[in-house]
Amino acid sequence: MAMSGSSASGRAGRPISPDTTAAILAAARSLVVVHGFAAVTTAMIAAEAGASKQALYRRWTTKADLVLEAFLAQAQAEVDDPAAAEAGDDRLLAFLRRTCAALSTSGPALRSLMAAAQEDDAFRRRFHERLILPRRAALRAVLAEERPAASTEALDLAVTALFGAIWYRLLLDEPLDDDLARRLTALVRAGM
Amino acid sequence: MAMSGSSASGRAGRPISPDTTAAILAAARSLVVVHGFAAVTTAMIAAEAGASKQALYRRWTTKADLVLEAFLAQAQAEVDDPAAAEAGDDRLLAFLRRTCAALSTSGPALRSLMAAAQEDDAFRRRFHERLILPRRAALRAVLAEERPAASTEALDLAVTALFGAIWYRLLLDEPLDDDLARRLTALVRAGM
Amino acid sequence: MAMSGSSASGRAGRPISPDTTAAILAAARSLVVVHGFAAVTTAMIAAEAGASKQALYRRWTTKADLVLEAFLAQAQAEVDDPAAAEAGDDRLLAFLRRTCAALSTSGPALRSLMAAAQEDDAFRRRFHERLILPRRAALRAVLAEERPAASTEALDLAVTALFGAIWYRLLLDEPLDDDLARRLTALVRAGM
Amino acid sequence: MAMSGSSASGRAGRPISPDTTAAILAAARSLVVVHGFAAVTTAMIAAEAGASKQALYRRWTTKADLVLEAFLAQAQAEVDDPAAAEAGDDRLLAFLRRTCAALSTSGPALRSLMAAAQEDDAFRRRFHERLILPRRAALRAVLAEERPAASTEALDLAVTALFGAIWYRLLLDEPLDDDLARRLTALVRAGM
DNA sequence: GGATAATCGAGACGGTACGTCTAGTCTTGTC
DNA sequence: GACAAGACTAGACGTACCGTCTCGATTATCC
Repeated sequence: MAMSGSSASGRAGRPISPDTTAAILAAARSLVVVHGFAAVTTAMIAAEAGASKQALYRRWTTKADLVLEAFLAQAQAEVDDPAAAEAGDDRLLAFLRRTCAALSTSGPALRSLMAAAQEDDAFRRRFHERLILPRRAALRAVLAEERPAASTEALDLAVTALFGAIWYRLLLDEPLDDDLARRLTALVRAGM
Repeated sequence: MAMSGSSASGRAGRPISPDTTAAILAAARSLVVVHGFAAVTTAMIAAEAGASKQALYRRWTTKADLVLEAFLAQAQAEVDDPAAAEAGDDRLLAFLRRTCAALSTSGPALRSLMAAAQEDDAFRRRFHERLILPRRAALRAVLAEERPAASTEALDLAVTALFGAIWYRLLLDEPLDDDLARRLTALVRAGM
Repeated sequence: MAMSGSSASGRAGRPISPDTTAAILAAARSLVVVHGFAAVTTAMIAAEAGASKQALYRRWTTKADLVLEAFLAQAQAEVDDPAAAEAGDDRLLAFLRRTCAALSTSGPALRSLMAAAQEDDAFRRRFHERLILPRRAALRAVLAEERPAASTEALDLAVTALFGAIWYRLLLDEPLDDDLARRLTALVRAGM
Repeated sequence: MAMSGSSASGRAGRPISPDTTAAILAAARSLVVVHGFAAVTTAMIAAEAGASKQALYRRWTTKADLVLEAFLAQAQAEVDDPAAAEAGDDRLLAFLRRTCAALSTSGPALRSLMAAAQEDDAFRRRFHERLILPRRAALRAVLAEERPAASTEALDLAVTALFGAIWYRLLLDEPLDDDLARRLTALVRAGM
């Protein structure tokens, strides 16, 4: 074992407390789920987390940035279910169904984040990079498995059509049910 | 002849001035195009129009409501081009192309309106009714002409996939070019 | 009478409400008397007055500026007692006694204002002009009546010694009793 | 050098470093002279001294307390000049002149400390004990030498009038020149 | 034409969130 | 246990802007 002293961080001073970070994220999550993004203030999050506002702004640049991270892990975990890799299943359909199901809880928060992304370029880039692109890659992988011969462009177009339709209905408060997932699957499969 | 003046209204008092209405709409349009929705305040719109804030709120319930109307006519006119009904054309493709083209100017404003719809239920309903549904009906008509035998559900699904993909790319600041229009057209045609 | 139209004010728009002004001043006065200057926040004053913080900042540039005005009228009235002009009295002694007596209530606030004047040049000038100079003029008048032959410099020096001593004891939390007033009177009279 | 244990103190652990203490005091002095008390933060002092904030608060209870000590020695030394004890001089006048002269550099800091004393009782007591009382005793000694027969009350009153006038002018940003010192001397001598 | 009523521009109003700032404390790892 | 570094809580600050209300003036209909 090398590395005499000096842990990973290397930086001097009191390190950022993971407990505080976790408490803030949990507070943000629960408050936004209950009251909605716009009704939750940074002061409320800080109070609920037993933290100061400064602790928030030391970690994230803006309220939207914080809430994005608060919902990231959750959003991913609910869709990329490990148990979903069962052979023989219709993996594409299952993916879309889980996506729609996950949106019943985190949907309102994601709508607000998409809204925030419209007025703040810096946040839009983070939102794109940390939420949109990973989700897109996950769906692409499912599609690529199903259609090994499909071109890059064809896969991208299918992803755009599928997520586009889902976001469109989410943002317009129209139902995201299993039927939609089934029909979208059929449409895209036929179109590829 | 009696009935000295008395136009249709019948109400006493000074009537709403159409000039003021037009000035407000024009001011809102130009300011939002230049600075973006969030950076424009109701006070700025009033000042630019030479009007008072009260004049705005006498006509519309919220800033979003006003900006919605400011962009409605423009949005429709640019897409539903009368000269577009030339026989023999690929009308679906032309419709999508004009839609994408129109979004290069009014796109930012529409993004902001979609954002506003996420935090305000009352506005979301107006937005749905006055912008989303008419556009949807227009696209549906084009599709129905092309596929007279298609079922209602099939048409709706195609509309959702097409507008969904376009909104998705618009909201994420990804390019809306002719190529996208062509590929989407192909995908949906194959999938119906 | 001339004056075609246009009443006195001339300015358009809703005028500043004297009621709101009065409510803010009263709230500031009572809160500062009870809790002390430092413990009172602008938000507390606004809430107590049933006003918004913006209403405060529209009228005064800073918390100290507001509290200064809140204590001005009171400070003057308590000292420049109309009944004090009784002939035959020792007017100088009476003036100093009333000054000391008035400081038992408004003293803490004035100490805080003097403190605020140390860190804010703009406020120091206002404090000087609106509180210090008027008080100085009042004391000077009393002295001038007693010593009609005294030179300007002699009067100014006496005023400085008298108010200097009183402020010095006030700021250091030392008692301001009748005895002090009597002794100061004697010292200055002998010294002129 | 050996000397395992420590010298006199007896306490275990690393002793407080006098170098750090001196560096902090010097940093506080120079920063406050340049930027003023309010504009200097504890973090700035620590950084300038190459110390940590904890090193400050290990030695003094508050920022004001630290700055008080930073200016104490200087303030005393400048006034209680050993060379001033020359016989035959007007010692009272010389004392007041040196006092006024010293305030041209340390005056702003002392004003801020007097201000801090208004909002913090604990500090006001320290300020009184460590700065005000010693100065008062020094002036009293000069007066007592001049007037051996004067009563305690008379001496105290003269001190109050002299320092009162000086502080009054200092706090109100009015000039503290030799002329003032001369006139005050005359006033008090005549009044005793 | 005189009374009534609603509009007009201007701008103050209450309410409320934001992000910043600082004081003084606590927690690291090092010496 | 002091040290430098820096995260921590607590909470005030001043700004911003929404949608409403008030003011005096104007412009219409109704009688």
